[in-house]
Amino acid sequence: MERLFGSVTIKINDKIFVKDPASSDLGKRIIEQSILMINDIGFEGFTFKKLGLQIGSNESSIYRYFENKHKLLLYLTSWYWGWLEYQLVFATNSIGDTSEKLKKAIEIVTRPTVKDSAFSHINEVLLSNIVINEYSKSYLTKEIDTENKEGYFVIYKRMIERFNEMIHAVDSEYKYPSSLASTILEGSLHQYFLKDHFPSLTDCHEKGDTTKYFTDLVFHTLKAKQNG
Amino acid sequence: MERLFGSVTIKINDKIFVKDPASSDLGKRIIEQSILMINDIGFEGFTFKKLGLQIGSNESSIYRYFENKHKLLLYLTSWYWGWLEYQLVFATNSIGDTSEKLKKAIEIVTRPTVKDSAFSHINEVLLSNIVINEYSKSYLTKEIDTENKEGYFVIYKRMIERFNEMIHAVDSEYKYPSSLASTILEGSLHQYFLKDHFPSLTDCHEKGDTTKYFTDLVFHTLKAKQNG
DNA sequence: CAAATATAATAGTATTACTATCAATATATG
DNA sequence: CATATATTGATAGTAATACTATTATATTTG
Repeated sequence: MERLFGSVTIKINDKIFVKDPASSDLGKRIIEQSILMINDIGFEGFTFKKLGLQIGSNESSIYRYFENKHKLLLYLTSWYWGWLEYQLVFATNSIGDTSEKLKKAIEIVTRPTVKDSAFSHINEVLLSNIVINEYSKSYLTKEIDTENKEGYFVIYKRMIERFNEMIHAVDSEYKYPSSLASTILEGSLHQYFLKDHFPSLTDCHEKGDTTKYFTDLVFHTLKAKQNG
Repeated sequence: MERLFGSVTIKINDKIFVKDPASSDLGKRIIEQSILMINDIGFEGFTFKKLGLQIGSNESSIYRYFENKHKLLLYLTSWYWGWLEYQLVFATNSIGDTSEKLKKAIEIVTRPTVKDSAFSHINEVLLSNIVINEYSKSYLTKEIDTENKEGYFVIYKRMIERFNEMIHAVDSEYKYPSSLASTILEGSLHQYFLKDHFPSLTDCHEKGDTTKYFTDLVFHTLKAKQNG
């Protein structure tokens, strides 16, 4: 993907980390290698001790960046949503027609992830796998309400809000724009999970199917006006 | 809900437990109290030691019923889906019209749960809360593929398959019946979660809204034939 | 070069998620 | 009714996890 200027950074709520991992070499290695490790052995099996071993650093050093692995997961998933949001805005900004805009937006968030060379230490393909397999665990906790208040989920919520608005622009009469927006984002992750582990529970097996499925669902549900 | 004969039991894959908890008094207390505890302190905070304390029994005794708390969660959630499946079949069995049948099915799985007096040691309302908050964790693991092969998710998969068939009966041309079925089941849990913790991400705030949202979504998407 | 800062090494703690052993008790059967 | 058998309870022990604390050693910067 072509960018207008070379250095875009994804801004993460600084309550999520103790020290900004983007600010140092060690921090970047923590992010880079934690993505590889969580993708490999899963979030449950992942520990700071193992990560320290892999990056040739010490457990205690990692604790100076993140309070615990839950916060690290929040960081990674926030980064992913921020990155996706950037692509979403970039790709839809110039589209005037409301239906075309929504169509493009659905495509952006439901298509398979490809590597973005702009962020060298982050493998977006593996990260999107982590989001598919682990994102729910970041909010299905007893701490959800306090963490939500702290703003740990703002980027995700803003994404949903953007869809909400695009849906409203297509059909202002539709009664469930937020629910539909949530269904697209969360449902897309779920369809990718099903494809890999419960293939009989999905019809989205080929590249592009998930996009088609949600596009079909949304545009049958909304009453698009001419030149909305 | 009225039943035809007094004792219906929900059959659970016997690989999930070491000893059938339905077969003894202690087993039933394990189920009863684990529902209260998991609902209360969450699956992460829940341990067999705490449960033993609460039911006045011993940690080691609980291990004679379940290998670990993950298996106990599989048991509880399987029971829930089995219970819901029973209601689904019972309520839709006699409906001839395919659209009416699907409509009823959507209603059954998207409406709020109410207590069923037929199973005295199980609080279905709390259990449905557990399913909303913890079900994903039972399959978002590195063991998913082996556990799926062992048949730990058969009831859930059968539910989706039933929806798949009902959708097909309404519109045999529709290309994504399994995906849509998955979206209804998984999406419904998600809408209930959002209502409690991210209210701005859903429009389903009042009783009946989730049912209306999914009914609207499904019947706009499918082309129902007259007397299908 | 000195002071400040970042990182590494080591040790230690409470809790978790079990396993093993043995005693006590309840239940079944002959 | 006695004995075998199954069930449950109590206690102890282990390896790993999820940290915290302290001190030592680099590295940066003023």
